[in-house]
Amino acid sequence: MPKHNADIAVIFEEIADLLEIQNANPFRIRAYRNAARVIGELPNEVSHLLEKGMDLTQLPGIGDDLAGKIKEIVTAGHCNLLDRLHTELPSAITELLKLPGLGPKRVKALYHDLDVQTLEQLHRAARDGRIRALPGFGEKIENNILQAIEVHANQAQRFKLAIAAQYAEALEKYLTATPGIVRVTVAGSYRRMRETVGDLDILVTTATTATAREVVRRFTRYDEVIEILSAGATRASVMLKCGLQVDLRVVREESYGAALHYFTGSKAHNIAIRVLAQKKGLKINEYGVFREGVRIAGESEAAVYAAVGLAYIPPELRENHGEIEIAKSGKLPQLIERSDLRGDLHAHTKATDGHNTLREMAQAGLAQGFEYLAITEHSRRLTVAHGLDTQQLLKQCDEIDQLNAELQGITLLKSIEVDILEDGSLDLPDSVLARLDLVVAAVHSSFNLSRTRQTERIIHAMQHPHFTLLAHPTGRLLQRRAPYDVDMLRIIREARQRGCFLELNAHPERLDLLDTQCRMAKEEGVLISINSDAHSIYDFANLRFGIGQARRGWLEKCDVLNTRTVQELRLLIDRTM
DNA sequence: GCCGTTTTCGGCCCGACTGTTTTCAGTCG
Repeated sequence: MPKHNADIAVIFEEIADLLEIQNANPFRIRAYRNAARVIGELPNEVSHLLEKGMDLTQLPGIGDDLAGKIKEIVTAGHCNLLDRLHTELPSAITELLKLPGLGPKRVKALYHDLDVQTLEQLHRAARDGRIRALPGFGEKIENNILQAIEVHANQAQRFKLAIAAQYAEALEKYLTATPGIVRVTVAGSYRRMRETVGDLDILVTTATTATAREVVRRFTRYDEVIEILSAGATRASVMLKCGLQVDLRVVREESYGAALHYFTGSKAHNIAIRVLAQKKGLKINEYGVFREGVRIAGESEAAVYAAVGLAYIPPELRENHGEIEIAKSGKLPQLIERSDLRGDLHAHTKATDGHNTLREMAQAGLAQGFEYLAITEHSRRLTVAHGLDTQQLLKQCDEIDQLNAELQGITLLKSIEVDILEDGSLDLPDSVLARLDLVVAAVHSSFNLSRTRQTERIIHAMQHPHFTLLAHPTGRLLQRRAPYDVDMLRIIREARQRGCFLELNAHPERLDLLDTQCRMAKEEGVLISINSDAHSIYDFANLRFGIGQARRGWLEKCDVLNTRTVQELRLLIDRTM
């Protein structure tokens, strides 16, 4: 059976876990964890790279040994090292490591002294009071283990960015009201605009150290807090009622930049920056950059980067995906901003499953600063959304023409979100598609076709003479539906050939294209349209999440279709027709 | 196990909080 990147990453993570319990060389362990991350984040399947004869040692952190193990996993379907480790330690034991408070040392002791291998056995040992008797353990740890097992049963999960944003903004506002604080910044993966976040990391700066304790106290008394996980002089962790963990860190204002850098991550990026600093004889911690104990920077992130000889790297790029090397050469992209968008090419009205009229959507679009807004109802096939047939669409076209004659400052574009049928044909006749300004097309059915058939289906649709833009290209719904299996590189290259475009759908549940695929499209020279997929006038606010995703995909203003004026847009679209 | 205009061998990010201990190991981010 062929192994996917995620499978390889899981195997390397398990090897790292087991090696850690065996007290192996920590740097060897890190090499496996690092490799798991590198492989897990690759945009292309390793099995395909191998077929093309790529040398895997070209990948960062992959040497001869790990390249060999990857090949072994892809071709043989398993890894000898892991098989051997399983003869020495039970595989269920790695589950124990996932409990907060249990690391390799304690898991090892529990296994050796109490023969605890599973969560079940751990639960029993804790209830029987056998854990507190172990050297280095005690009553508190035993209680914490009992609690952790209960929480684990409820599965702490990641939160969609838009949901986390609601909690983050409320908490930010609450903390800002603390007397004596200078500023509150939400850092972590939230600031890096990851599509989901595991927790919130909040940085507070104060003018005096004395205020720090007051901030921690106010934080732990926040109304939504259900449990205080830890609380010290300068940091604290709490669990909110909704199950979201929030970590707080308080530093003096002079350390703002260093602390923000440290607290924003990613971990891989931070480690790489610190290694770079080390080579220059510098030390970076959350308080600043130091040379032989003397502080030389730390007040701003820009100063931290400058100290190690780098241009400022925007948070969305901080994944150790090559941004550091490019920052050295000063050739970082000038990332797209919300204000660069001149329009939106995907929106619905009451005519199908939207909530507002054409006029209301136009006015809301104008308020967003748009010069144009494409009205893209569903087509007849999508009956659940009351998709339009030919007559209904032609009627809407007339209404748009009339409204456009009256509107000032914004143009409604006649369009459709037409279904791509299973055979790759479009759900409406050419004659009506020809009347539109542009044709947005999307897959809404038959998600489970084979990779080849799904890819052929979409490519066939793209070859249609009126096709303009592929909406939500992978079809995934965050935490609900996996992306359908397609060869995205082939689709992107077809788009390049045809001169058509791909969407980055900004809906918080979609964020589709994915960040790595945006970068792929950019490298292949295919323009992306960042669209709201608005079903009401309020949904335009979601564009900020699309912008975040686009920035994570290294997109600049010039890489985005709807930064163009309406005239430029029409020229680009005409080229596809 | 990886990696190299300091190195092919000897390095590998850094500090806060907890709980069990009487000075620190383990865990976490």
